[in-house]
Amino acid sequence: MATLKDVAKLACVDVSTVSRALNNTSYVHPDTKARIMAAVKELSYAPNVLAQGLRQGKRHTIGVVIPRLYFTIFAEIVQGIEEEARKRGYATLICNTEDDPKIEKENLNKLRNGFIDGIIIAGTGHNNRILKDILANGLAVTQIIRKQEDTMSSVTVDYAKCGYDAVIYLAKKGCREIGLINGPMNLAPYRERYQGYHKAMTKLALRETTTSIDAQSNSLEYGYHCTFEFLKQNPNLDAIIAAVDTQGIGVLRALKECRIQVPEKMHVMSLTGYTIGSMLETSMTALEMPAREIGIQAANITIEYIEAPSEKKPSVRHLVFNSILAERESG
Amino acid sequence: MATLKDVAKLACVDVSTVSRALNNTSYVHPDTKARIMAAVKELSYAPNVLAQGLRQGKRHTIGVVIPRLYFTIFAEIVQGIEEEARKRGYATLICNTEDDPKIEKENLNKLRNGFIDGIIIAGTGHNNRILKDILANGLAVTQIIRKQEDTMSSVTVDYAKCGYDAVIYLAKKGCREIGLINGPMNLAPYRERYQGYHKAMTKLALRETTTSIDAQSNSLEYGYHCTFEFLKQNPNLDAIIAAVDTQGIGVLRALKECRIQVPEKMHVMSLTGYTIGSMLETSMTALEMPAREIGIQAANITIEYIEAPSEKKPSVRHLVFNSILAERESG
DNA sequence: CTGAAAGCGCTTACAG
DNA sequence: CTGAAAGCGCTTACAG
Repeated sequence: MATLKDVAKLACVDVSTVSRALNNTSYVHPDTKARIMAAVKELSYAPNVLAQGLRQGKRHTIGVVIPRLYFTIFAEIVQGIEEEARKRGYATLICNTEDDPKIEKENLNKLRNGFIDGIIIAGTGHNNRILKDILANGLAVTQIIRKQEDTMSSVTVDYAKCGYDAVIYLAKKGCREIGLINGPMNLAPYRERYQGYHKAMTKLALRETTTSIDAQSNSLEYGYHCTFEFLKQNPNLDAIIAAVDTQGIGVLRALKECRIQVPEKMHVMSLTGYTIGSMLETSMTALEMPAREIGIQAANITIEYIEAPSEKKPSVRHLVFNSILAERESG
Repeated sequence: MATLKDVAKLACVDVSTVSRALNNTSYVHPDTKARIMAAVKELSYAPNVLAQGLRQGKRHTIGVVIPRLYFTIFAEIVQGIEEEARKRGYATLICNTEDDPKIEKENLNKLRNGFIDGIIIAGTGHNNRILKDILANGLAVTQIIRKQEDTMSSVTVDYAKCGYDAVIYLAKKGCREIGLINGPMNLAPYRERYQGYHKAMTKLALRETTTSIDAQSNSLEYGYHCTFEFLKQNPNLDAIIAAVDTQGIGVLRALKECRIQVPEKMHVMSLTGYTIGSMLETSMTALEMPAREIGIQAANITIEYIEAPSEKKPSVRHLVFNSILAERESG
């Protein structure tokens, strides 16, 4: 790999001049510049980002810390982050935590030391102290999907509204016994979905049906098992709301095995729609979140913070998106 | 952030001694070491990886270049890579190319300059010259899923066998008119699947049914549209093989809309099973590939290459996994 | 067993 | 308009 020095030698100038020419950081004589560019081309020189980063105290890299990619909305959000980050000259470093606070802590500690300028995280909530410390050290921290702390910027969705709207929608369809398959209540998205559900059910004076199976909740299997649990618990159930599509797919499978017709005997809807919803054998009614857009905005907020001079960093911002109802066959 | 210098000052030794103590690179007096460790702890010092990388010419980072994460088997493969890389002290940098050779080229050129020690790639095939150049420059390059070049290590699946086995399996079930929904033939996985399909169809003296719709092939929609195309083309069709699960889900949807019963009137199977296969309303028979394992092995091969001394780099290796038949309702 | 010095590849005041 | 020098935070021969 050619270095600045090699280019300088070939162009018969000092390395500092090459640096200036390449970064347009001060006027360089056109002839000199041409010579330099020719040398750059001949040696196919490209700057060493490590050296640049070390020198400038910036690495043009964002760390993305999420529970997992496989079969989650995070895969789509990450693509949005990636896309926007690349446009603005940033690389993206992805870490899966499997929602394990220990793995998350490890990742955070590794990232914070010189790897990155900022972090975008959907966290477990167990490492907020570290995150605040990272922020205090001058790095950018943006929360996505899960807002754990008011003191750090976030991009989320109005989950309570999702839960509320879903109940109202189903009630209008004539449903009276509406179950909610949810997830860990210590995570805002689940807690708030329940709050919305609870509010609507109370308003309509309906009886709640919820589960408390303890398991990896964002999964096909969880939706599947909860359905059987529900049917035992409340034989009159006429609607199931799943927090995420993955669960909803499991629900549809379980209902099929029980020969319960959707939507005739049971309405099903998801509060986190993916593209897959429209392609299922029974296409799924869902509140769809603008996942790619969430990623793009998170990248934007993060990069703006990074690039602001340290004396006037932008203040904390909380962006909240709304989901959009996609009415389909299941509900 | 504390630096080596800060630690050295606090412990009253030279920075070089601190470095040696921390890296166990030569004997340091126990007392000195204790003092150093105390200082490290007090300042919560952690090394700056950029400086380490610059100095050592290593960055303990692997670049992963893939078409996309969302709803593809790559999300699971990447988790395998991530997992293994983290275990061995490597970070992972993920780049989506959307199968666009231009984006791929951009990513490759960015990555090669100091960002990474090695690349794991499922490439478009249009930037093989760059890849070979990267390899020639001493970096590790490992191909996954798509083997484009014999001269670079690879981890793949025996796709031809998948295509062949699927046909034999369906023929045994009594199918005679078997269609194949595939993808771009310039990519090995699709080309070889077709070869296997072709071989089996020829052997059984059956008529081939294939599509040539030009579109983003690895998608729900592609499977959906191809199904309608197939039914027009060959009304006697009694089986559809989809190259990937995503397509297969689209197939099931299309068949449902046409009121064609699966598997009674039409067998459906996928050559790239995901976990979702078992949870569909009509669960899908599939050849499932060990995605996580593929990721782990790719990371292994890459890291071994990186860590080998430059005079004896391991020779090119081609790992080929076999898929496993999961028999379900659809076929 | 430990210190002083050089250097990885850059950028950026400081001169002129 | 351009060069010489310092320095980012480390590691590693070279002495002693």
